[in-house]
Amino acid sequence: MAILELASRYSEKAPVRIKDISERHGIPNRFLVQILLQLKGAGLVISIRGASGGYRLAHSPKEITLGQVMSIVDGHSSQLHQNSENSTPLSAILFSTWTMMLERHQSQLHKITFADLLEQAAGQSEAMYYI
Amino acid sequence: MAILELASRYSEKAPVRIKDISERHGIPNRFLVQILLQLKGAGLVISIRGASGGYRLAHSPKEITLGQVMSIVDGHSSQLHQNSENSTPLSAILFSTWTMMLERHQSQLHKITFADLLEQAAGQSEAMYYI
DNA sequence: CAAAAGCCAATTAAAAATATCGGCATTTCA
DNA sequence: TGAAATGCCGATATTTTTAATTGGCTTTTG
Repeated sequence: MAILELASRYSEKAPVRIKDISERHGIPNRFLVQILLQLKGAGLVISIRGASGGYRLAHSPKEITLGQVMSIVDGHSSQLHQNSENSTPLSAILFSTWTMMLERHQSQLHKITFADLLEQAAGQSEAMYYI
Repeated sequence: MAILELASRYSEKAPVRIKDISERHGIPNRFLVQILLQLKGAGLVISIRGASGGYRLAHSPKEITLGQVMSIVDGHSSQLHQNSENSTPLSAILFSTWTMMLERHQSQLHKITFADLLEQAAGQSEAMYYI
């Protein structure tokens, strides 16, 4: 949500404050901080400190994908570890199949940019006028 | 794993005991019971009670997919619930996109039967001979 | 220099996944 | 016919993961 919000305000000159995002989407401020720090660590966003500081996307929404964000925020835990004991021939097959499916899913997520999502959002609100 | 094990022994006349599966794959017996009961409830396996009882697949491995099993075992928790409060236009887009991706992934899982997995396992062990 | 931001590390709480327990029910077979 | 080998059931406990909170620091602006 944070990245999507930042993407939607990519053209604004002033950085977006955490408080702003957290209030708008009902996300605890202190929780959002941690997530933004991760995203910043991965180079997806940049921060401006001090009063009138805030966050900003490091690249255009066209260059940031859902897959990127997910792998940053999910990242660590999603590398399921094959336990070398307890591994039977059958479990090995299951494991490799599962891994392949995950990779496919992730590659799909890498095809969706935040520009795509914004475009979709624009389409949605446009559709509203016809009702 | 339980279904895969049952699938691999589909042609055996005698039912497979829980204890057998749990020992072979290092799965706690009492835990496996609960899973098999769910699978039985969904009609995927049948059970034979009493001494020399056990479990058996209710259908051919060709007719059981990974998707089916996952939706039974995962089922309840995977229906992520859109919180009607805290939902902004942007979060609605994210939600619908995420749901779509999940559905795609699940439909992929529905294309993989346990017969496919067994075939793959056969291919694997065959490949071993060449080493 | 005070107010408004963001930064950081540690801890806590809540939720979900995994596992355990006690005791009952059914079937086989010696 | 009764003891052993199973599966059945509901409740509880433990572990892991995810989400949230806390305390206190640093940077920048006006």
